[in-house]
Amino acid sequence: MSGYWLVKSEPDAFSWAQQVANGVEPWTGVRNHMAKNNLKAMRLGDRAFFYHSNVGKQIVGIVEVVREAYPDPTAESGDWVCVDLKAVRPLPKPVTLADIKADPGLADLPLVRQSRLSVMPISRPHWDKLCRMGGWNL
DNA sequence: GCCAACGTTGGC
DNA sequence: GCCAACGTTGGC
Repeated sequence: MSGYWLVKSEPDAFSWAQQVANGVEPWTGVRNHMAKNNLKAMRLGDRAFFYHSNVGKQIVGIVEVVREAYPDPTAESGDWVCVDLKAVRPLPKPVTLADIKADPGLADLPLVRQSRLSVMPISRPHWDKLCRMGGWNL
């Protein structure tokens, strides 16, 4: 059984376009314990939505976990981890935060409830729903 | 161990 | 640019 996630990035710092250009990218810089625990729970082949925070505020693409958690080279302390993510494909139609908030069925998404969490799990039903909102017929 | 001060994230 | 949420730091 595979897992589903959502990861956030400010496009000014690291964008979906850069993710696509790079292919595989280490997801570094997470400095929050809850987010770290989520990174450690990711398994090879898990999928994640790539969300642009601040600028855009929308889910723009899907990435796949191609390397499970290992020490984050950008952390001096060695207490933090990162994973490697590979661009899979863009959403035909980005799903905006406004779209998500307008849907009562998505009110309990961590994206809505814990706006500051940068790595969060997504349930299978929510994943499917968001994919449909993104333009895929499942 | 409590809590006020402060810094950061992220939406608006 | 402002502010709410919330994690972290530091004094006691």
